[in-house]
Order: sequence, then structure tokens, then C-alpha cells
Amino acid sequence: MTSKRSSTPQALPQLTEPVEDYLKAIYELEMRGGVAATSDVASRLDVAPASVTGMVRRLATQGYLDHVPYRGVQLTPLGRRAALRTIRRHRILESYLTSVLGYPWDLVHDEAERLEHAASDVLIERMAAALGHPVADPHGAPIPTPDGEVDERWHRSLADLMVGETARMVRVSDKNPSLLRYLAEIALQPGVEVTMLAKAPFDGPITLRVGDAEPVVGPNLAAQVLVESMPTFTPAPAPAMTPLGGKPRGRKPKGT
Amino acid sequence: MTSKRSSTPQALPQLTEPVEDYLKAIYELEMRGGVAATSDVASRLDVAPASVTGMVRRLATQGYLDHVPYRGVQLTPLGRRAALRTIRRHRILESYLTSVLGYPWDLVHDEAERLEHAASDVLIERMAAALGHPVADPHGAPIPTPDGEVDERWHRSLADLMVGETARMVRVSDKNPSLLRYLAEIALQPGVEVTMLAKAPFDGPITLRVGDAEPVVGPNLAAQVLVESMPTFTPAPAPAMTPLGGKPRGRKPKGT
DNA sequence: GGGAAAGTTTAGTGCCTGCTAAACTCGAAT
DNA sequence: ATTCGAGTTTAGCAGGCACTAAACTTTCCC
Repeated sequence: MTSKRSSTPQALPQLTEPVEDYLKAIYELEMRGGVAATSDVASRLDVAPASVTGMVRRLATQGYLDHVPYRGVQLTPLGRRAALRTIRRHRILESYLTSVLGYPWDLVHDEAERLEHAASDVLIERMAAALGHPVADPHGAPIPTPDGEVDERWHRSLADLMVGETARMVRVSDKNPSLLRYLAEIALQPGVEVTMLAKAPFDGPITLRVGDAEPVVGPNLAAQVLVESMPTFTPAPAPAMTPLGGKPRGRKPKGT
Repeated sequence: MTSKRSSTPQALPQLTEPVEDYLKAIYELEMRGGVAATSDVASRLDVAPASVTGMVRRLATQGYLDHVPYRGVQLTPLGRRAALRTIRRHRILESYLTSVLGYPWDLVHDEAERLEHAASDVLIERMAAALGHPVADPHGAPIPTPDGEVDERWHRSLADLMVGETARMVRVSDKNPSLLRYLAEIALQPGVEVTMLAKAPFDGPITLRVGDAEPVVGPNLAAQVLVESMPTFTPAPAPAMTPLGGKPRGRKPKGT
């Protein structure tokens, strides 16, 4: 029935691994286009659409989401909190594994994907503290705060830059290892400045300047790399103690 | 006893969490008394005896163990390998969490208990490397090698020391947080020398010397602390090279 | 040696999560 | 407006893992 809802953030019950995966997937789908479709959830989680319907029904009765049959699915505030907790874990794990254990950034996603369900809050916070409370993971994704706030900002893609324009790379999906390996190869990582040198018409190849190199990439790749015009950028997995650059950061780590 | 088995390098399939727990529990029960009884497995895993029977039947058909109805259960070489892999993970995780992240040694068990099912081999080996390949965990339990060899040696308990005798503490179970907290309080940890000063008759209190202190403990506690006459002892989690975040909790290797 | 007691297994269920096949809905195109 | 197809849901089912209650062994004690 209707459980009493206080304004106090009640503790989330311990969720199963599949449930956390569903909520996370739905959250991420909602980021693009208000509601999540059954089939999108299905393909993201690599399960049959019918399975999604079943799970969604259960989650709806438990208050994690609203489901309008044939229409789609949307997280409730409770569901969003649960999703963001999982996402926080994931991104802190990625940051930790990358900067402390030297995990390559193209492999870190899968590892974090499993650990995020097993790590306790205490562990996650210890890792965050060890890193100096980073605000973004190695791929540039913002890390939600413990109480569920994220700075999910809108970003242009590299493909949208005008010829001659320079921007700073901010983010790329963590889900495509070969893309990540290639980006590492051409030194295109969050925080790096990139200039659009030339763009061949009809989705032709794109010439960039990254550091001293001038890699030529396809439009497909460029569309997946997000950039930011030029303002402040907080480097991803803050290498603990290195206070590189004295510029006043825009945001600073919350809490503390 | 030293188990040696490296002639069968076939990869273990990915096991479920409950399966790993069963195999680990059975392995540990076998250490004390050749076969594991259904009810012992049940109480260790906090599950109904009937559930054990069911699981055991499945694991037997899959070749992980032999089951003689009403008689007990014994791991096959395959099952032992699986168990030791999980135990290796557990102990390396405990070592890492303790010495790199400053996890208190009484809480580390539960965390490792969950992570051991999620961490990949690659991660575990990275952690082991970061620690300098420790041979024992923070509680003194030996860490199996990647190919399943352990140095499970027999140890006397502290309660067995003669009055006047000095020994080195080597090990204590990781499963009892309050015991561990108390041991930490009286500075009784693996590697430390301890002398039996007095033993009151009829299971009376036991007076020890640990460092400069002379704690008096119950026979119950003394029975759980394992000691070694005097030979070399290799300290558990060799302090990592870069302890970022954690306070230096790690013991220092003495002369050795 | 004959019962109890203790321990173990079978029988019967339930929940979770996934599947396939079939039915249904919605909206776009005719 | 009817139809058709893509997308979604229902129905029915399976496997993993847990439970209780009841039946069955083994052990132990008189």
C-alpha cells in the first residue's frame, strides 16, 4: 500500500543485482528522452522484451517506477535515488581502479559493473576519500553525490564543432573498449583541448588537432566524444595529491 | 597440510555466488575432519539443512564434490580448486582493504565476503601485486597461490602454551568482529610475541605478556588464537608502496 | 537389541529472473 | 477508415535457490 513518505531520505533497502541494473539502465535512458521504452531497456540489458515487462511490473508495485502499459516507464524519486546510488558506486569504482590500481580505462567499465553491486557504502566512501572526492570518473562522467545530486549537463559532440573552433573534451561513453583504446592512442581524453581543423562534407573524415598531432577520425567517432566550449574543467580521477594548475575550479567536491 | 595440484589448468566455469559459498564452506569444514556434514554446512551458511542437500546434489552431478547420503560430503580436486580460488580472492581482498584503504581488521571480513564473488582475476592479481604478493592475510590466514596451493599448517592455540613459554601469534579467525576488536586493543596480532605468564586451573583466567602489557584473558579467547613456537613469520599485508588514503596500519616486517 | 534422538533426505512450495510463443495495441500508411 | 507492422504484454514454462513438514537413516544409550 502507500508507505508513509517523509521528506527524510529513508534508507534504500538492499536491492538485487538485476534490480539495480534495471534501475540504472532506465535512468540512463531517461536522460535521453523523458521515458524509457521496454525494448530499449531490453536491448541495453540484453534480455528479452518480455522479461523487461515482468520486472517492470514488479518494480512498479514496489514504488521504484511508474509504468504506463504500451507507453513506457519512468523512475519515481525513490527509483532515481536507487539508480544514482548505483551510478555513484560505478563511477567511483572506475575512478579508483584507474588511478590507484592502474586499470586501463577501456577495461574498467566491466569490472566496475560487477563490483558496484557488491561494494558497501563504507568502502565506496573510503575510495572516494582516498581520491580526494573526485567529481567525474575517468571518462568524464559526473559522479553523483551520496545524496543523489548529479550535474548531468548538456554537451555538444565533437562532430558539432565548427571548423577552426577549439574546445575541451569532457566526456565519452565508458561502454566501448575499442573506441576508448583508440582515443587513448590519439591522446584524446577528458580535459584535453581539441581543435576542429577540417570537416569533409557528407559525413566525411574529420581532421583534428590534439596536442601536436593531427588525427583524422570518422564522424561516427566524433559524434561520441562530448566537448565543452572552454570554461573550467575539473580533471577526472584527480590523482590524489597533485594539485595541477592553480586555476580556481568551478565546482568543488561536496561534503568533506 | 600442503595441497598441491597444478596439473589440471582447465579454466573453472563462472560459478554463482551461492555455489562459491558452498564450496568455500565445505573446504573449510574439511580442514577440520575429513568430511563435511550437511548440518555443519547448513549452520555455517545459515541455511536450512534441506537446502544443503539440494545444493549438494547439484554440485555432485557437476563434479565439484562427492556425496555419500547420510555420510557427508567431500570436494573433488575440481571443487577444491574452485574453493581455493574464492579463498585466495577473499584473503587478498582482506589484505588490500586493510593495508591500502585502512579498513579495520574486524570489519574487513564482511566486505571481502561480498567482493570475492565480483572481483575479476585481473583485479585480484593487481591488488596482490600492489601489496607485494603477501602470503598471509591480516588475520594470519595463508593466501593460496593462483594455482591453488596453500600452506595450511597446523598450529597450537594460545591456550596450549605452557606457563613460561613464549610463542609468536600467527593467526585468528576473521569471523568474529568483537574478538578481533579486543585483540587489537591488547595489541595481540599476527607476528607479535606472546608469553604465557600464568594459567589458573579449571579453565580459569590466563595471564599473558604482550609487549609491555600483561592482559588477562579467558580460556575461550585463548583457544581461538593460534601460535607458532618461534620460527620465522612473514607478516600479512606487506604495506603497499603507495598507501594513498589509508593511515599506515600495516605492520612492519621485522628483521626476518 | 530396541528405541529415541539426532541428523539427513524427500516432497511439496515459492520467489526471482529469465525464456518463447502468442495475443494484443498503437500509430502510420494506404 | 482499415490494415499492417513494430512494439508490448500475457501466458506458460524453466532453473536456481531457499523454505517447511514429513519420512527416513544412523547413532547412541539403556
